[in-house]
Amino acid sequence: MVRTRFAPSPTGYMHVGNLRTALYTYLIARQNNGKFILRIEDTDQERYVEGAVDLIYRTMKETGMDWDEGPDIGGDYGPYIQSERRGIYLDYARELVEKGAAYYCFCDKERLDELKLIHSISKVPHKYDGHCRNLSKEEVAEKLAAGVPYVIRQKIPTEGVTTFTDLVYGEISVDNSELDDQILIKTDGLPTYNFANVVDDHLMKITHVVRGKEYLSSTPKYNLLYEAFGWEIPAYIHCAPVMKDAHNKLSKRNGDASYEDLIEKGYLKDAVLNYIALLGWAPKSEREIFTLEELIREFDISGISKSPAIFDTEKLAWLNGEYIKALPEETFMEMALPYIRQSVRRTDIDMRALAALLQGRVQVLGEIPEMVDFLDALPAYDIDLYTHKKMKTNPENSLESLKAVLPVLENLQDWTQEQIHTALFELIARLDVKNGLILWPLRTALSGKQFTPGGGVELAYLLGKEETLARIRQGIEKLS
RNA sequence: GGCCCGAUGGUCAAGAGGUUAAGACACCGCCCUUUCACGGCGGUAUCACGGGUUCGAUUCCCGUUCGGGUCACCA
Repeated sequence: MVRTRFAPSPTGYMHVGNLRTALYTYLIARQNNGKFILRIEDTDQERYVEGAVDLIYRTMKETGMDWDEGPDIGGDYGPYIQSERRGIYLDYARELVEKGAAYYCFCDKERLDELKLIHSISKVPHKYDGHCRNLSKEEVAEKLAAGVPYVIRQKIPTEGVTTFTDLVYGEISVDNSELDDQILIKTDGLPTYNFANVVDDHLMKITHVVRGKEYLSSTPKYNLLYEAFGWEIPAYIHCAPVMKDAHNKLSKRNGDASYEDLIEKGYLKDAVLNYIALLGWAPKSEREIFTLEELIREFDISGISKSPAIFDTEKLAWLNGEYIKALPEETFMEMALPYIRQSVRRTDIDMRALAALLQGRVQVLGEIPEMVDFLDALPAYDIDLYTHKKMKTNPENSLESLKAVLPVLENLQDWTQEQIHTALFELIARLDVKNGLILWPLRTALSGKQFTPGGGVELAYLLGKEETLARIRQGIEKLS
């Protein structure tokens, strides 16, 4: 039975890299009919952020990554919040001491700092010097009885090589002499992440550990722990980071977009998830658009990339546009409405027609207010806008066109798109000119913009007869 | 600095000892068109460098360079 876990620290927000790790972890569990577990790693009280746990729940639920065991729903291997497990680690650490794979260390902070200083001055890699490594049982008992503060350290073999296999990076070997006697239990009696992680993963029967590549170099130490306990080592899947550019990781600290930020900007959750899946993983086929269900089927660990991937907003935007186009009209209208309202106060506009125009050309919902603001009020514009080489228009012939259009529209009874279209094309036929010569100036006069969500006919319809005529008159005045 | 990992177009990336080195985004051009967009068609552009191994390496090996990670009583 495959069991995977997503184990975030509640330190604030869901950044994109985190979300991707969660996704891959989720996918691996689901495609193997395994279990997906959510565990909160809050052993560091210093960094705990209020509300962060809720944010994790909310994001996971919103994106559809449901978990089978977790703090809120329980499970057979709880508790699922590390701070609630505080009682269990010390015994395991003592077991390791018994087995000779760990030891009590009574070195105080001063001595350690001094050691670190010496190492840094002499440019030697910093490692604990093993001062307490070989204390006798009696010495240890004495200090313990005297209440001297202590930590428990892992006793790394002085010789040999530790080798393990990562499903992404392959076989990796490290000399044990490179490894530090890391602290397992802190002075406060709580485990370090390094220790809690190993114990919890084992107790929760985790079979596949998916995590960031930054843990790759501490993995040998974990494996030594597993071996000392006689526990089975899980499969490892280390993921290269998501980057902002060639040198910097994507992070909130740099002001980079988090999941919530992207949603707020008007990206669809499915599109974000889909894009993130593609960042650092390549499907077998050439398809790129997948629902979560489809990702479960298509995902394959062998497609995970070894090198970091730069987050590309342009491609996300494109993908988002594809998702928007695929939306049912009704759904899109509901989504678009709040954005339209941000800049359009008028209530007499045919929102259905407007939404239909928008759906085909919006990539990110956040673009909408700026696209439609002209409906409320004609922006100030330069008459250069009337010049278009392909349409062969210029301010002079535009003036003529608008003058010709005005009476035609004034006499129009039914203000429907069909009627407007018919009337204008009759005019075009009567004058024997190119469509653009009439329609380009019209669109410009109606919008004052270079780009609009529709052509002259659509805009006239949306604006209504009165406003349309008023804007044409304004255009005529401006060009005269 | 020690150790670990990585390197295919601007970006995401497939690929394999012999290929015209896929595809997508972006970019450019053309077509369509009532602008932009959409759609259709086409195009520019990539194997970091140097040595090997081999009949043949972008692919395998070794170095170099560059990049990333790690070296906490943080996770």
